[in-house]
Amino acid sequence: MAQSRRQAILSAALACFNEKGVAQTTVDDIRQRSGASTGSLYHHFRDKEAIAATLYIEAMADHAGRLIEVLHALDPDSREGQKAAIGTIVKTYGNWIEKNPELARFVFLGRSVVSHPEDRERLEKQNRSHLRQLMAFFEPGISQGFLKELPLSLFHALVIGPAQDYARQWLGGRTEKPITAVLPVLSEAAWMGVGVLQDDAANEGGGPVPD
Amino acid sequence: MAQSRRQAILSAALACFNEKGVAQTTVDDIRQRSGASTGSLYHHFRDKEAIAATLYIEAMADHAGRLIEVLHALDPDSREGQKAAIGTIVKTYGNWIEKNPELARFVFLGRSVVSHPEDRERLEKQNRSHLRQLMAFFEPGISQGFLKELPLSLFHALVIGPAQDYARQWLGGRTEKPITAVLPVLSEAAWMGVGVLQDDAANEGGGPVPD
Amino acid sequence: MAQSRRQAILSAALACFNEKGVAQTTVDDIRQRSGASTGSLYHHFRDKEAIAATLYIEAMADHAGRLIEVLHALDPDSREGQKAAIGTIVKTYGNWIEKNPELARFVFLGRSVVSHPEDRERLEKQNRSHLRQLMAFFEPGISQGFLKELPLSLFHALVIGPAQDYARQWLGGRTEKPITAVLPVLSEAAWMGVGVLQDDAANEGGGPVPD
Amino acid sequence: MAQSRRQAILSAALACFNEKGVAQTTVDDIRQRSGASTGSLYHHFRDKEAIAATLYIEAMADHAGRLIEVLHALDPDSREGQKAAIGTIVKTYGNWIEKNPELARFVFLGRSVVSHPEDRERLEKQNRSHLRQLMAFFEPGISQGFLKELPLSLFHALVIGPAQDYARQWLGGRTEKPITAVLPVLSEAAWMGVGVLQDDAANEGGGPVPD
DNA sequence: AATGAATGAGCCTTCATTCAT
DNA sequence: GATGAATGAAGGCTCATTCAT
Repeated sequence: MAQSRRQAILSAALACFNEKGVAQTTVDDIRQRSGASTGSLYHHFRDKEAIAATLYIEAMADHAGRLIEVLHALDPDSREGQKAAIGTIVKTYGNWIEKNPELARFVFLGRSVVSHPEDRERLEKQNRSHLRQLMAFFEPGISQGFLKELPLSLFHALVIGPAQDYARQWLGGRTEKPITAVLPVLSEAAWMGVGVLQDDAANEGGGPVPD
Repeated sequence: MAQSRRQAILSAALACFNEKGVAQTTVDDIRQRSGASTGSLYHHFRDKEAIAATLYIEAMADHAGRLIEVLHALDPDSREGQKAAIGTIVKTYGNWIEKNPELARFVFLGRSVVSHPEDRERLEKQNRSHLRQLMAFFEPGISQGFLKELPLSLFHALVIGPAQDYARQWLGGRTEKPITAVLPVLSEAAWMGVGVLQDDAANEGGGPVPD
Repeated sequence: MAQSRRQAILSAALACFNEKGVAQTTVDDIRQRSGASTGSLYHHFRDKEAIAATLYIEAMADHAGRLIEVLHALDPDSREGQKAAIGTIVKTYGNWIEKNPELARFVFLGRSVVSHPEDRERLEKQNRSHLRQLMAFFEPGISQGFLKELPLSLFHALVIGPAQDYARQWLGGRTEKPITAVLPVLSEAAWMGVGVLQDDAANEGGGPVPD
Repeated sequence: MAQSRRQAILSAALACFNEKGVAQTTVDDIRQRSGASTGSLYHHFRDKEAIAATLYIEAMADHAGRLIEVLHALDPDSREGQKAAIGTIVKTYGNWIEKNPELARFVFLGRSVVSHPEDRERLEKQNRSHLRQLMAFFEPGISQGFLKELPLSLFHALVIGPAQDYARQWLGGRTEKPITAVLPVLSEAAWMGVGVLQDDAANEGGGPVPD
């Protein structure tokens, strides 16, 4: 039952953090909401910040794991595979957020919740590993001329930027239309941003993006 | 000199907020850095949150004002004017951030710093006003078929999304190339996302985006 | 093996107490250092204080036992026996400390670690018993004029005081020369303080001490 | 009034520390007894430990100051001056304790209350200064043969040891006779321990100490 | 005898805010 | 407008102890 107790703490903390912010959430808030005792809370987590860091790191890992998993089904050596991969990034991102809105909202509060060296280390290691796998997939696409050769940061901005902004709006209640409803548009925009269009590019513009 | 004291407080607070986060910044931090006394601080601002709200609202107003100002030079009734306006939004955004990195960093911490009803009211009124002016500019573009007819949130995501993501990376030190260096790409992507391409779209792809 | 576990706890506690002080030592410190589990710790001792009290009482008993044992070899009815006894007190004291520095250091932390009524009772009974035996030895010395007739507290101060002070300094690292090296001087001083000198002793004993 | 507030805190803390021990005294105990607010308490002192350190250091300074002051009236170059100085050390010590029993009791709790680097530094500097002045006084006594040439630690033990032990007993309620009543005996013992006796001093100084 | 997760009372400290000058 | 000492509510965290296994 230790695991469920730990989960209860994480869930309670997530709800509190999203309601009041990490700093404004007291350990007592989490304690009451989770039903755990103060001592139990500190038995499972180093301190309040460690709970936030755990939520952040596990959320990132969950999303990244999902993405890598889906990418495995695609062929990195074909134009179609590369284009599908770009779409997959956007869609996996959007789907994950729509399925985990609370976690997504929390992640958008900022990575500054991970400030303890130990946690930072873990997060960065995880990020590096994830990034390495992504880059391994797209390298063939670049060398074969399917993708523009762009700085990583710009590539990221063009692919994820629109979806991220939309997600922020949706999570903030500033739009009602779910992300999934706009994923085709966001995916297409991502491809337009980073893909190298073929000769008769006209075909591309309206081309379907495989889901 | 009261004004300069007020400014000193705002500057000190901005630096502190960016270094440690709003919640982690104590009034005493601001007091020490600004050189003001506790009493003086409370003479100029209602409380700590009011300082943050002031920074946020004034930053937003400054950026929005700049944007509206530049848009005034463009013709809302021509394709070129509409395209230039999209580019202008992106560029004004990027330029403002590069010129006001501290303020931008702070704004990215989140609008949740504005929670006092009085401040919220002021911010929302300001936002509505800004939005109204922007929409007034783009309505002709939509009705004349220069721009896709998109939900506002999606329009926002496609135009600002990439630039915002890039800016976050730049402010976070995750890329060294300044935003201004990638503005042409970001502008073009924005236009590809929301503009209606002409028949021979091929011309568009590499077409110059007026600065 | 229960006994060794008990000993392990006592040793670990002694080390912790000397390093951080009794109050600053947590039960967890002792648990970790001893390798015992929390439960086991509470199986062997009533509480943390009982561990400290046990160490204190057993240390006192060990020293007192040694002293009584050595005194048994001396003749209480001769001047030589009395003088040797005074020296023996000082030397047994010094030797014990040099052989049990950790225990000695702990005892010097103060008898206030024994505050539980049950422990206090045990300690006082033990002390009374010890004192009774000592006094039985020295009574003949006083009545036969070998020793000055002094209040017990003053007698104690003159005999043990110098050695105790030297021991504190040595245990505190404030002197390197071992106690055993200065025991002759300390013993002689003790005898000068409490013994009645022969011959022209009159000049010495009652000499005026300028104020 | 700031000074009296500070004094009130010190007095209250002293009483609490002696009643329950430093570790067992809560900040709230001191707050209630002193009448200060929590904030005021932390305005005047870094933390609870700083209060204890202040008491300790100021007590030591007070006693040392008194001693140095009295020594100034003596002649370091005569036998009488040296002998009087030894007596003065013992008597100043005893008088100070009898006049400041609470402070003395507290100091006997141990110097471990001074553990913060900043405080330690201050204490050690003060101790060094005090020691230097004392040694300056006794150097002539040693070089002119009025005092035995002893290691400093042994000198200290012989002079202060008996008085310290007596003081501990008196403060602990284990003897009723005030220290001042036994100061002549203690002073004489100190002189017997460290002074070089005249006349047939040869017999005394190098006399064998039976083991 | 041993284990170690769970408990929860309590403490130290911080910090936003007030107010007399 | 400015000052900074004083206030005290509130929160994060520790740690002795219990108890079911």
